[in-house]
Amino acid sequence: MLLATPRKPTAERRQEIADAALLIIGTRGISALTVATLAAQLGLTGGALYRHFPSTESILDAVAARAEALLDATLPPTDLPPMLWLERFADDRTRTVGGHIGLARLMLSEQLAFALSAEAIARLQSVVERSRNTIARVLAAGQSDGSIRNDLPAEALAPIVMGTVQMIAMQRADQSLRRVPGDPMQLLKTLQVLLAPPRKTP
Amino acid sequence: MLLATPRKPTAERRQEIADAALLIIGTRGISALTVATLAAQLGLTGGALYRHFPSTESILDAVAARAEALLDATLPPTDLPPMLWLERFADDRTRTVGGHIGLARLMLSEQLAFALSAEAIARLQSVVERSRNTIARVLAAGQSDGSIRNDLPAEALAPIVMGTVQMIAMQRADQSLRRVPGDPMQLLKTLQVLLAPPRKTP
DNA sequence: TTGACACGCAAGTAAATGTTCACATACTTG
DNA sequence: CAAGTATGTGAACATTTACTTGCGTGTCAA
Repeated sequence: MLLATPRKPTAERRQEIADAALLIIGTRGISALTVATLAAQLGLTGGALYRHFPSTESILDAVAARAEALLDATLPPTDLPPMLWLERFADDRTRTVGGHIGLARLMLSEQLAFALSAEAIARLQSVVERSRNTIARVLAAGQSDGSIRNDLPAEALAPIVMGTVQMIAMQRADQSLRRVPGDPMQLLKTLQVLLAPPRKTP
Repeated sequence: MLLATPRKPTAERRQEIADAALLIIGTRGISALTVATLAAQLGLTGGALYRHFPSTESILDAVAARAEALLDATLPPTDLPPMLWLERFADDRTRTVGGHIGLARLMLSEQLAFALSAEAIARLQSVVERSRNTIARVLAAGQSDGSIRNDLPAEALAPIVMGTVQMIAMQRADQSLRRVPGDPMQLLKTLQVLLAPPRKTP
């Protein structure tokens, strides 16, 4: 018979599979992620997946690794000026999460052990921690050089930054799939004003 | 035979079933919500559920309605002073969401159609919208009476409030199930300082 | 006392899931 | 160009799991 399916080397396929899994998790939920749906998403049959992964659990591990890589890539170099760092981070991260809603769902699943293996959970937890710590460090640096208000501890500001970034990401995700409420980056501008050192009342 | 199971009227059982379903969604994910697990959670058998609901889909509808009721109950009377309103709202909502992690998961699922019926999705969407609108209205009121900074539009501040509240809720949920990072309400204090009118630099 | 109601128990039906395997085809390497 | 290796198909599989129904039994209220 004639194979209409393009064949690809394992290295490439593994990545494709992880991305497809992330897409399914994002659009249909993690409970919809099965051998059948995943294969269909890729235009393959179920058996083909076992050429690249030994089991479905290992696929989920690969998904977690992919998520980790995607999210870590949104942490700009820390030698940037703090305000600019925040701007770049917010833009990169919200763009990434907004484009892969599965990431948001995985980050939430991380809160509790689900279908994910201990290894996968550890991966996702480490990303969150790393993000929060980096943000706090950058905020502290900004407080030192005077670009960020210093009347509040950096550790207290960090979660607010994360919460806002998550909101922007949601808005982005909504925007690319639904109604369009407004400009996501306006939220960032607002956050920047809030973080700026207080100025004399006009 | 002797029935060890306490019998309860349908009205009461329906509520219990919805709460149990919410608990399962929170602790084990929506994919773990089945007739078997739900009945076991209640100390009943699967068939008993059909005395109170015609199908599993209708149970999910009831869950959505319950979630709506729980969340709406966290909106304080709007005639309170704005800053106090925010405080009460943050406390109530984070306590509620922190205690029913299923709520957080439902709110996220709401972003996309899952196992939920169109009716259930509409319910959850309306709660989110109502919350955001109420927050914006309260913020605007605070800007009018001078208790909240007016150098930023209320519509821009509202999502930041929501994001922070969500962060506090997560922290609360984590706290009641895991390690304890810090005091959740410190985040609220921080937010209040950010929202306060800018004061003269010391 | 009687009827409606809540539940247990057991079974049936149906579907879906992860996995394997023999076979076919493409790609690569010598 | 020949041969071996890698990738994919298709069909099964064994198992699990799900939702739903019916009948008997005990309880509670009228």
